[in-house]
Amino acid sequence: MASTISLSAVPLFAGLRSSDLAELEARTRRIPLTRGQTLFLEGDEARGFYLVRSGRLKVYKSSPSGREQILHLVGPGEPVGEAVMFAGGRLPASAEALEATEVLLIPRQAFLDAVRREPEVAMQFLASLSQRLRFMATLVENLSLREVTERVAGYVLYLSRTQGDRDHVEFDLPRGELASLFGTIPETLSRALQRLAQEGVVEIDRRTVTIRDRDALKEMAWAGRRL
Amino acid sequence: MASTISLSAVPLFAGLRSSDLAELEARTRRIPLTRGQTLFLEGDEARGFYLVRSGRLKVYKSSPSGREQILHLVGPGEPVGEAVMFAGGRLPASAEALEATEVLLIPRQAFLDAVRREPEVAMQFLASLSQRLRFMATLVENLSLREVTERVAGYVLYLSRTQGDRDHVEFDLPRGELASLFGTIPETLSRALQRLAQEGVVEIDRRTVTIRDRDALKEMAWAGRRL
DNA sequence: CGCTGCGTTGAGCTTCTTCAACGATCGTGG
DNA sequence: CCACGATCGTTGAAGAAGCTCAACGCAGCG
Repeated sequence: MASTISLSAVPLFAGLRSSDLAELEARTRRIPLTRGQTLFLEGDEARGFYLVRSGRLKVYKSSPSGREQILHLVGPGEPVGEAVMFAGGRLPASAEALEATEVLLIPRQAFLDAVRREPEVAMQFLASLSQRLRFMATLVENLSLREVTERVAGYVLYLSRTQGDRDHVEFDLPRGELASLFGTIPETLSRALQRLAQEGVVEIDRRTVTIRDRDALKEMAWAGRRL
Repeated sequence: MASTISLSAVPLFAGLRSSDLAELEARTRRIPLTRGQTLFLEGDEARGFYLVRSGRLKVYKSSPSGREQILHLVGPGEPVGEAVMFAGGRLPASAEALEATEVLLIPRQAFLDAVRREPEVAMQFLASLSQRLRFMATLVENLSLREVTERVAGYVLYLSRTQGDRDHVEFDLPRGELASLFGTIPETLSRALQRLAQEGVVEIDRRTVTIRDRDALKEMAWAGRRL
C-alpha cells in the first residue's frame, strides 16, 4: 500500500545518469512524517525543496478564522516547495501529511549541481511547474465561476477518469479535507452530495460514489444553470 | 507612454549573447493588438508562446453565463502561454488586450534552440513560472478565504507598495475589469469601495484612491473579522 | 458498552448576486 | 461648441448560495 518511489523512477530526474542520481541521493535527507504532521508552515524559510517518496501531503492556505483551502495534493515522485527555490522568498503555503509519508529534503545546491550536469532536468521541472499552474487555473475557475455542486460533480468525473472510467469512484479524502479542496465547509459539501444523490445522478455510500447518470453529471459539471 | 521593451532588455532572455538574441528575434513574428482584441481563446492550440513588447493583456477564464475571472495581467517583457509549451495540451485560458498592445510570437523551436545555447534561460523561466504560481496561490487564498472588502483593501495596499508607498494610489483598470480580477461583479466592488470610504479608511475619486488610515486598511486586509 | 470524533441535518443569518433604474462621463457628430 | 447617445459606474430592492451554530446519529475504538 505504501508504495515508495526510488529516485531513479522519479520523472523529474529522468535524464540523470545513475552516478549523478547516486550523488544526488547521498546529499538528501529522509524525513518521515506521521499523519497530521506538519512539514512546513506558510512563511517558513526554505532550505531546499522536498520530494515525496511515499504517502501524501496537502499543501494549503489557512485563514485567521481557521478555515483551510487546499492548493494541491502531492504524491510519490512529486516535489513540494521547489518554486521558492526558483523565485526566492518564503514558503507561500503550509504542508501537512495526510497519512504516513516520507519525504526527501533536497538541498538547493544539490539540485543546482544536478541541473548543471543534466540541463534536461530543468526542462522536467518546467513541465512540472506548468502542470501545477494549469491545476491552479482550474481551481481558480472553480472557486470563482462554479458553485459547489458543480465542483463536486466535476471532481467525481475527474476521479472517474483517473480511476479508469468506471462508474465506481472512491473519494480519496475524508469529508473535511474534501471540503477544503473544494473551497467550502463539510456541511455545504454534505448538502451538495445529497443534492446530487437526490436527483438520482449518483449514489453515495461513505467514500464510495456510484455514477448513475453520467450525462446528467457532465451537464451539472460545466454548465450547471442557465445557457 | 507605450513603453516598448526590446528583447535584449527582457529578463527571461538575460544570458543570451546578442548574436543569439538576434537570431531569436529574427524567428519571431510581431502581432499588434488593439484594445479589446483577443489574442487567443481557451482551448486553442499553441504554436509557441507570446511575449508582450508593449501594452497589457489580461489572461482570464470565462463562465457559461458570461462572467470572467482574470487569472493574471501581463505587461511588457512578460510571457504568455509558455506553460503550454512545457506541459503540452491546449491553452487553459483566454487572453485579450486591455489597451493597444504588441506581442511577439516565439515559435516553440526557436525557444528550444535558445535554451540549448544558453541553459540559463531555462532557469529564468523557472523563476518566472514560480512567481506566477505564487500569485495564483494568493488569488486562490483571496477567492476562498477572504471576502470582497478584504481583497480590495489588500489590493490597495499592494498598489501602494508597488507605486512607491505613497498614500495616493491609482487603479490601473476600469471597474469592470477590477471586479473580474477580484472574482466579483462591478456592483459588489462598488459597494466594497463605498464601505471602505464610509469607514474613513480611504477616499475614492474615480480611479484615484487616497489612503486615509493605513493601519485600519491593513487590519481589514488580513483579518477583516473575528480573531 | 460507552466514548469520541466524524458526518449529517436543521434553522437562521450573512454575503454576494441579480435585476432594474438612474446619474455621470466621454466621445461623436451636428 | 454644444447636444446627444452610449457606456460606465453607482444605488436600491429582492433573491440565492453558502456559512454559522447547534444538535443528533452513527461508526470505530478502547
